[in-house]
Amino acid sequence: MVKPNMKIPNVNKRPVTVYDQEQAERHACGLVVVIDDDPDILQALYDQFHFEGYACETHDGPQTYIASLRAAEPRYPGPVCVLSDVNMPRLDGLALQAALADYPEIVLLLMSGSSQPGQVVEAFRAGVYDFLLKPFDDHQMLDMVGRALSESARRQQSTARISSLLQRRAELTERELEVIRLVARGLMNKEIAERLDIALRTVKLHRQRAVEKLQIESVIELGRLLDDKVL
Amino acid sequence: MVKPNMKIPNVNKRPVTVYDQEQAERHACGLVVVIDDDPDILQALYDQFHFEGYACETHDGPQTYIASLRAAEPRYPGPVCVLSDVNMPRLDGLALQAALADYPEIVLLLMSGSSQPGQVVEAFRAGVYDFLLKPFDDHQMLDMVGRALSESARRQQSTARISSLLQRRAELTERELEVIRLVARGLMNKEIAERLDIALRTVKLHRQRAVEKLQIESVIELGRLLDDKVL
DNA sequence: GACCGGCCTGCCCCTTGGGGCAATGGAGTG
DNA sequence: CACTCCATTGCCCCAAGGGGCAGGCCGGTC
Repeated sequence: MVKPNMKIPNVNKRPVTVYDQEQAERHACGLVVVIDDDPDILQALYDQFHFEGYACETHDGPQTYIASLRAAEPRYPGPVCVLSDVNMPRLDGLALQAALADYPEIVLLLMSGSSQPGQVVEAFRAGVYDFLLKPFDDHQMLDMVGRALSESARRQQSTARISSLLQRRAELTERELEVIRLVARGLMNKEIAERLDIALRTVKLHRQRAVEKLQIESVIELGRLLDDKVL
Repeated sequence: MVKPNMKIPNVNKRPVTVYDQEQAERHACGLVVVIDDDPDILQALYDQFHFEGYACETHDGPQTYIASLRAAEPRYPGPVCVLSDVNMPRLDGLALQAALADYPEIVLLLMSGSSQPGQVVEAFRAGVYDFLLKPFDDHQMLDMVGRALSESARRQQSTARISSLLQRRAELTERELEVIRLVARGLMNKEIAERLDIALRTVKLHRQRAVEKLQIESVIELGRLLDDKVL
């Protein structure tokens, strides 16, 4: 369970061990939530993740975790993945998956000892990141958690960017939005003026306001905004 | 097996039955390749797909299909999906999946009667589009095939677009590429001139040539090219 | 009624982008 | 050597983008 070539340069409150460039990203600040009804497994996994430098949280069932998610106001700031057993009394992994749909930045990993193929298929269809079949070896599991956390980080960045853009877009006037959309589609000011039946100067005005509200400096970013459904 | 509310307005050589706007897209010209070692299943599926208006091709094992893929010079022009059993003698579905990696526009659906969870997980990791567990009902299967074919169409369009762009990009001079990349990153001509230490007029020239070779009319498309790794 | 924010416009000026014309120079090729 | 392709540049002109300044119109609010 313990990596042989481990070096821990610094141990803080949220220790981050960087012993390999290849795995540096994996260790950069992440939370692993483990859910299993077997206390021994829970403890073992907790120790392992803690040792690896991740933050770790354990639950004996999906309910308590989901409840804590809904209660916690300031969520964990870094990337998060959930590693949960599928077969548990009361609420199973698939239901957990449904509950996590509200938190797109949380990446789900399911694990199972004796799983029906149907469960696996359903899990993948519902977008599970990966599925661990017991028994699995530590290396495989850690690798998977690492990838899940960087996926979570990607999603966080993406949603943060989008929400920031949406927020700025909200400041736009109806007219400004209308104009800037046409700009984003590649029309010239003159064409926009004709299409909206307003003066060229007006188009320039709205465009100028929109661009400064959106904090854009190049037309090229406008195309991206359009692609990202922000406009 | 036969849809009850089926109406067939026209039957040509490649019959396309459109009986519902919602499913019109599904029927628009697609090939379903069925692979199974059970001749009865093969026949039944063939009949069904043929009746549904799809082109259909059957193989009793992956080998013959892969061979025909490599041999056939002019590939089937429309969207293609492969519906294959997983457990077959000699070559199994997972090996087929690996072989299909060379044909990214071909969407793979696997089906299985008695599948190990491990197989399912591996298949999804390797990017299988979906997995059908026998016994399945026709409706589910047809729906899945429909989605697989539109996915295939999407991929075809995407790769066609990219390859067309790459082809046009190949006509660019080294210098033109260099300039247009900076343009795509939002730099002004003047800045580019300074950075490359050439005259403004030269930048304009290269830019002009590049844009006409790439058949671009708006700067915005340049951003997309950059995002698509074409530049 | 005063005030404000959003929309609309004209005038004017400067900066950029686009592009024709002409010309130079180097490298590679028949 | 002649020819072609590519890179480079200067001069000049026009069109489009950016933006300051000033003013008009309108609906809602204090």
